[in-house]
Amino acid sequence: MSALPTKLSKGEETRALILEAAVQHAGVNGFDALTIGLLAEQTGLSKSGLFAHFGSKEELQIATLDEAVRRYNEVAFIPALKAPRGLRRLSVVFDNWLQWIERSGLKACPMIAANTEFDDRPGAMRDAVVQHMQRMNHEIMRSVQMAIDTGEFDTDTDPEQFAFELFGIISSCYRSRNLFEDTKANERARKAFDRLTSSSLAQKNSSSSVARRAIK
Amino acid sequence: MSALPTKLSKGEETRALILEAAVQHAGVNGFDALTIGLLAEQTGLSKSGLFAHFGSKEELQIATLDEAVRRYNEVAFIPALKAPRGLRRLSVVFDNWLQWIERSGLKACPMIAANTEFDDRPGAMRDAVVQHMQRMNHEIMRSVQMAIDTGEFDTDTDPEQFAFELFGIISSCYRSRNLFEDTKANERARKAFDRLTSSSLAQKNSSSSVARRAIK
DNA sequence: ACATGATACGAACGGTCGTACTATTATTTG
DNA sequence: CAAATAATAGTACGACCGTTCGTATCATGT
Repeated sequence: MSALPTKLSKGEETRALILEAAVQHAGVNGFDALTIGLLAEQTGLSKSGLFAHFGSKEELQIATLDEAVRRYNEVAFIPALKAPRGLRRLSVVFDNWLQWIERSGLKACPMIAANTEFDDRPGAMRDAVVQHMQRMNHEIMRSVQMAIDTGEFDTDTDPEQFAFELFGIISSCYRSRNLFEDTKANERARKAFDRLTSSSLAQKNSSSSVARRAIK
Repeated sequence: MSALPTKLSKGEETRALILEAAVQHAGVNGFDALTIGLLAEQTGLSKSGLFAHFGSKEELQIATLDEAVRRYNEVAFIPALKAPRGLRRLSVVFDNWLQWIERSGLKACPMIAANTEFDDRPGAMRDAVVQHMQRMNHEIMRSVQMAIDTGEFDTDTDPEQFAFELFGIISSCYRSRNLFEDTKANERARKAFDRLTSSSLAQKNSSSSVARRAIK
């Protein structure tokens, strides 16, 4: 099932151990709070020993972000590609996206954290965030385009607008869950998704209830 | 025009000066990066002199958040109350919300920053964030309810669901503007808003173009 | 004009930060 | 198994952190 069963060297092994703790910590406390000393303490390494794996704090931050994205792709996006192209796959992409935090045992999403933390601060970290988010955005747009190609979505559907709104739903869901502690957040997100898709469906005269049935 | 033309004491004056710099800085770099030393340097005060105004860093953070919210209400929300209740006011609330950053001369929204920064970290600051955001959420819901009461929105419209999606649109707009540097972000947000409202309008058979005309 | 409280300063505290070095282990390789 | 290489520890550094304290200066009301 795994991609490459290559045996890890000692260095790669501890590096993975560090990034495990780093991804956890970055999600909750942000990437600035990703301090060498704390991370060293948590992993049982010395500060300098841990530091040697990255060479700078910035590299550590970028590596942590990369690892978070890698995990997202592993547990959420790539599995969704098994679903047939079109609305079906888009729906699975969305669902997996909503659930990937709990699935990967995280408490908060590092990508969301990185998003607001670096969106106004030039630097290598910001560049990395932008690149990752644009890639994600592009993948969403691709999925939407496929739903147009299958004829499920209207031909005048704007994939970029769709992705824009989809990101919004996800953001709001995270806020509702974490800040408002709303247990119905996922439900609301799903409802918003249904409304979004139903308004993009071909044959505009269909009612929203029909649209909802078409998805599940 | 101003609420209270009370003359400020010296202390209140410098406190306002500090919070001006603090709100700016918190929006861009976050509330953790709101360090005493840096802020003292920017305002021309000594560290201890500045510190005396708040008594602790946490109090400074909370005061900064309060100030940000106060400004938002001042330049965005309260002016929107001049619009007639219902869809009209809701639309203005939304527009003012989108534009309040530029209107108040900020580079980034401190509330959004506080949002993701403290949504997973218990403490007084998180409590303050939750309280403010819930208040905002409540106000949005009230505005939606008014649009129901005027008969513009369908009676089965869920104000909480509406607010949920509205927050999402705003979030996505900020991301598009700051991260993707999308100049059409506001336009996209407006389009999303129109779609959201049109799906809540009474007499469900109206087309979306009719709905769009109904707002502006 | 003076007393008094508010406001600000300067120095210092113990900590932690990121990073640079060197030395010492552990692991891999021939 | 030895040599070569990788991985980790140790120590130290200057900078900045939030906070405290004693003191000076200023603003304000009488």
